[in-house]
Amino acid sequence: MLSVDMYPALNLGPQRIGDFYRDREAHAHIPMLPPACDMTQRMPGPLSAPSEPVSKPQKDDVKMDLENSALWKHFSSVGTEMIITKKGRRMFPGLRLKLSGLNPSVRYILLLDIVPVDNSRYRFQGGGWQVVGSAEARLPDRVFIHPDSPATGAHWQSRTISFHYAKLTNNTLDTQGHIILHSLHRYQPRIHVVEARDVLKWAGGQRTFVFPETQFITVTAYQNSKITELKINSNPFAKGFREDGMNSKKQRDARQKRKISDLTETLDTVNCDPCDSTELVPQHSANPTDLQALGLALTDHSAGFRPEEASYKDTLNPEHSLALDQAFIASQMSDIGINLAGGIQETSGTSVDNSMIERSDPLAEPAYISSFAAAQDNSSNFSSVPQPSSSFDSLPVSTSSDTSDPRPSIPPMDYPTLLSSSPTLPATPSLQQNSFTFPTPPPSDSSSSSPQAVLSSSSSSPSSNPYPTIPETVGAQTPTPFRCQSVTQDHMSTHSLLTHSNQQQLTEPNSDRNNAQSLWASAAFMYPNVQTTNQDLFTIAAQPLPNQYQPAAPPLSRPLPANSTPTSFAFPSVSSQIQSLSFPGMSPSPALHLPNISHQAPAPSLGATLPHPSFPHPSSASCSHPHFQPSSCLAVSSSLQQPIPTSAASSQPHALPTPSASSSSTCSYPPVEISAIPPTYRSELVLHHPALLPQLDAPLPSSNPPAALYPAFPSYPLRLCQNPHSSLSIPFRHLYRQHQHGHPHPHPHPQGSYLDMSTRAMF
DNA sequence: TCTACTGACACATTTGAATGGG
DNA sequence: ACCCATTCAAATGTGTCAGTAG
Repeated sequence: MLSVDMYPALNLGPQRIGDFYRDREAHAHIPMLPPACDMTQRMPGPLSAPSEPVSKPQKDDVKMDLENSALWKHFSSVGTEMIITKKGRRMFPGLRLKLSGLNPSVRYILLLDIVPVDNSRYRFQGGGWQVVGSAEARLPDRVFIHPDSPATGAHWQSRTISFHYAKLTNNTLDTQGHIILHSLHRYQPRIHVVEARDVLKWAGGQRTFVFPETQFITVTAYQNSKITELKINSNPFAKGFREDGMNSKKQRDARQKRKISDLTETLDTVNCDPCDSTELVPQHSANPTDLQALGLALTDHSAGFRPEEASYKDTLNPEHSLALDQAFIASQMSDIGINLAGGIQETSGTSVDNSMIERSDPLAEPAYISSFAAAQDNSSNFSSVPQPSSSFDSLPVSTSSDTSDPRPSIPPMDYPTLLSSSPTLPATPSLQQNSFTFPTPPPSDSSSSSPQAVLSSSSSSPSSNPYPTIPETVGAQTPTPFRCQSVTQDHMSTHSLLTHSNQQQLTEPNSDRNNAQSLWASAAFMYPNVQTTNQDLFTIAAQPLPNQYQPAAPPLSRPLPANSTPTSFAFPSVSSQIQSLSFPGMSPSPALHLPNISHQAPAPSLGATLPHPSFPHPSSASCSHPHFQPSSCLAVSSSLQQPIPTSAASSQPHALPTPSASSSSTCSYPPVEISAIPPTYRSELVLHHPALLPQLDAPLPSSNPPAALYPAFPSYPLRLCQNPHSSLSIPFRHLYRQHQHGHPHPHPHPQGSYLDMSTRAMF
């Protein structure tokens, strides 16, 4: 609610960040380009982009680290897959972040959105992912707002930030605010840090952080068995499926056998056939354990049938279990070319299980220490392809012994080293190889009374805390008084902000791309024809009071494209105070009309705005091993996120590697195509929380932004919907901004029904 | 027939209420 | 009466698998 207006700013449009990869130091992403490494010097085109106050990047030192970068890279080395279900599925690994450089006294909002990496649909074939066609029409973008938002910089910096509550769904009609994605598509999560001074006012810039290693392909069922194994061994919720779990393959087989045996016995009893039951009945009927053993024997040919072993297996002590896990994990790691030996040895004598499994947290991924340096082959599942020359030739380039998959189109893990290959990225020390360790959980974590908090973990004591920081982020609802106020004020500010932002956006000529070389934007690459303009979207200060709405600003110089893509934003939680708020007299389903929120321009000519496909691919060498790919974070000031000039793009290797280039990398995914994201991007902005509805809706002054402000561009009514799941432990406020195709005002009342989401017939 | 998706299933974890002891 | 620890059950998060639809 804080500022719906800011949302548009987030709608940067698809960015070709998939192949971006910027090395960084082990513990420090370099979200924001160091002042010393002024990208502008490397960015083609005008360097004066940030000259304008509104878009002027803040030269603060906001940094965001991906705490569980190592885990992400492990998955990425195999090809991260994310299950999406109709009801919504959490991401694993989750995004665990550390923020620094924020103004402790200023409030910030953290947002998560997930954008397509390319315009392709994938299929898992021959042990790798291949492009099998073009992507489906992009679904409405939804943004997940961290439950703590807004919170002060001190708050964000004092703990690990987790977005584990975010869920992914393939239900295009999802009404729970989950992030809607297409199956078998490749996506890239983005984290936005939006300054919300005075709760309602956008007083600063927006920072967008992208961690290439967090790319993933959505699936409804795991395709790559290695991913399954990694998940089982990393996610506590899947513990039951581990080797020693009761739901393991062996155990399941045993149960299956047992069932068969029972059935057989029954049949035998009924049939009175002594011949068939004589040997079987005594074993399984007498002792279930024996049955399991039988099952194990049947499934494990190498072991043979040993009832005592079976029972022992069932009662494995922790140490034994750990040993098994270690062996298992080691085998798995070897499969993916990751040498866990170091990590295992570092786990305080416990085992990988401790570091990688036991400490794993559904919310907080295991903070095992991995050394990518030891990685031998990250592309086990993918055929190795000729490694293009790169600045990292000297580095151990994975020549992937696993060439079983000849498909060149299935590149192994590829995190294009932005720095290495991109002239625009400064070659910082971060390029150096590094071991990935996890920041020690903030004191606040340990202070938490929750079990997880008690089990604080750190790189130094990985096994001590399975749930290091979750309590912080999860439990920290941090309901803030402001929210109540925001409820009463936001609608106004929001509207005005939106208006303003839109105007700002609209007023920005395409020529703004020339400013793409801004310091902050250097790392960000707008998707095709993204005319963004995000820079100004957040610059409009909301009026403190609803009634104080003031027309924004500058009239639109040009209309937004009708097919621009609105972005939806989900408000994860609302303080209990707000939830309890009642707004008598408010319409049950008010909607806030947010004209022209969408700022995303269509991508008619991707080639024009996107880096040319043929541009040099980042050094494969650096990409071949996660080890050489420090968890990079692409930080971009929203205000500066602009499309990269064609010329610039073409010269930006890191922006969009060519398929061939990708194939040469270790990316688990096929090369990202430089195709444009379907111009049909649609965003929704729906406010779920009931408490917010009235506020957003009602007060909207009839004198909303003059129609003139939104000339030929259809408006995107903000549809407010009462959260059907207000009982959730963490109330979610979801904002969806729905784009009305060619129908600026499909409803007599600007406030449409939330159910109108179904109107997205275009999908 | 193949591929992708769905829902039921079993297991593990998390969470909060209930209970009992100090 | 209060606090704390333990126990229990429900809710939730997992991957698996059989069935289904296109």
